[in-house]
Amino acid sequence: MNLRFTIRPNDKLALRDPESSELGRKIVRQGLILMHRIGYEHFTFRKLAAEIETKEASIYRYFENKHRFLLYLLTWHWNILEYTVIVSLRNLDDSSEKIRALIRIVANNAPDLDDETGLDRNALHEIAMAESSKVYLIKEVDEVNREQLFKPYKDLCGRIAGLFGEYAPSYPYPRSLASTVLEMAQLQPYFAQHLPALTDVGKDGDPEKLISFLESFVFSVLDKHTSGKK
Amino acid sequence: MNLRFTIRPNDKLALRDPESSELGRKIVRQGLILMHRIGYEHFTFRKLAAEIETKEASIYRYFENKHRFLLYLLTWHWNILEYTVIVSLRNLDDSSEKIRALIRIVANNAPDLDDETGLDRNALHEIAMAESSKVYLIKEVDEVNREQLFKPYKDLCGRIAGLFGEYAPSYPYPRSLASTVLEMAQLQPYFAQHLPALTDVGKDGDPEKLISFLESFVFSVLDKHTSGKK
DNA sequence: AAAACATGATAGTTTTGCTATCGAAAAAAC
DNA sequence: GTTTTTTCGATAGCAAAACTATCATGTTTT
Repeated sequence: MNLRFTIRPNDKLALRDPESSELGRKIVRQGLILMHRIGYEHFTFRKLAAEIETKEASIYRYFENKHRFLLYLLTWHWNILEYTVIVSLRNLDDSSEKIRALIRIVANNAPDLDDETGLDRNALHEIAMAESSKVYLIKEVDEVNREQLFKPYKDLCGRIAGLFGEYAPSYPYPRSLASTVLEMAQLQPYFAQHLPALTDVGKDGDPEKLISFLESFVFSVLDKHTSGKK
Repeated sequence: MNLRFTIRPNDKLALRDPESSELGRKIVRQGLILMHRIGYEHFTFRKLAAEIETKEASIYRYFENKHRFLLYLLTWHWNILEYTVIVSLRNLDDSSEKIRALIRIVANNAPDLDDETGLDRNALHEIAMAESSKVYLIKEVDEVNREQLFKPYKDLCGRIAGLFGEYAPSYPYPRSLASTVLEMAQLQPYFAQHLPALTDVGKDGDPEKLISFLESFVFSVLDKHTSGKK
């Protein structure tokens, strides 16, 4: 079976569609790798232009600035995540199984679906881990939000909240729990790698502890609001 | 009773102690307010110098760069938080009461202790909310950590984890739970203000929902690991 | 063949981030 | 109570970042 992503980042994100030209694709693919290597703060269009042997001005024809570029990358990430969730939970009936599968996906411990994006999926995941909060922790957050640019993240969060609601309809904080799971699935491994005093999930890249941690608090809190479902 | 903070930010954080001079104090007090107003990205020493009618170079004599300056502010925040926790839990015996009190403190719903720092506590809290992750989500995180500059945050997290361990000694993820509580106590209100689709805690500044959300998942998960304690 | 568009090449602006120097004034040491 | 050190103001300057503008050239579309 050949699944194809048709979901594309919002038009407003890029000045012109990077998937429509060789240069555009190169900017995205190589830009992803460069940002992964040197980090958002050190990333500049000038450096990217030098790497892919083009000019700074050419990149500015595709993206207004590096913040939009990061948001473009994260939009891919969120779309791929949500798509993976949809496909992976398709054949599951049991709510608790669905939640378990979901947690594996957000903890980056589910097999990647085949895609033809040509994106470095590992780099994309690590960028999401280290840089994603920088797209919304800014003074301009409300304007960006008004342009609907966080919709993919909100949709993903909403879908997860929906699963929680299915499992425990009376739980009053499904969306907060969903954003907590999403954020912690990123942050706990980052802490494990760099600030191990802040976590117990282990730096050895072993995702089982992370999954166990996430499952433990998700099911504990949801089970309190189900009558003998467990 | 007149409690006095003697805890001071790490020496390495500032080039010279800002509390030792009029200018230094002005940099910190007014810098806090300016960063709160325009956000970390737009904050520059040049702008701060203009506001307090001094020169850029003079500020550089106190702080290497704005990242260190933010870290200095957050160190105050974490120290004040931990101190508040220590003082507020002093007279509590019951572990569950301690945790409840702790959650109120991190949710910014406990009365501020008197201090003589002269810092705008509200601005400090909002900076912690919106900017704190920017101090550790950087490529240089390991170097900064080696300088012990995250110690106050780690200590705070460790103390909270200790309380969880006291309540439920067999729970295997006390530190992850502590960092989750700390991070979500910041992030959920931010979402409520700017991205309400990601939360249920309500934007009306009402902290009761946040407290209820945090308590719900902390006690749910910990109670699973206590034998009939609840 | 003409019109439309994409890119390269070059240049230039403003802001940021930071360093250096020098003299005057204020504080500390003697 | 004056020397010595420290602090700060004042000015300068530089390299990089974050853009914008223009024009020519090549490449597609029509």
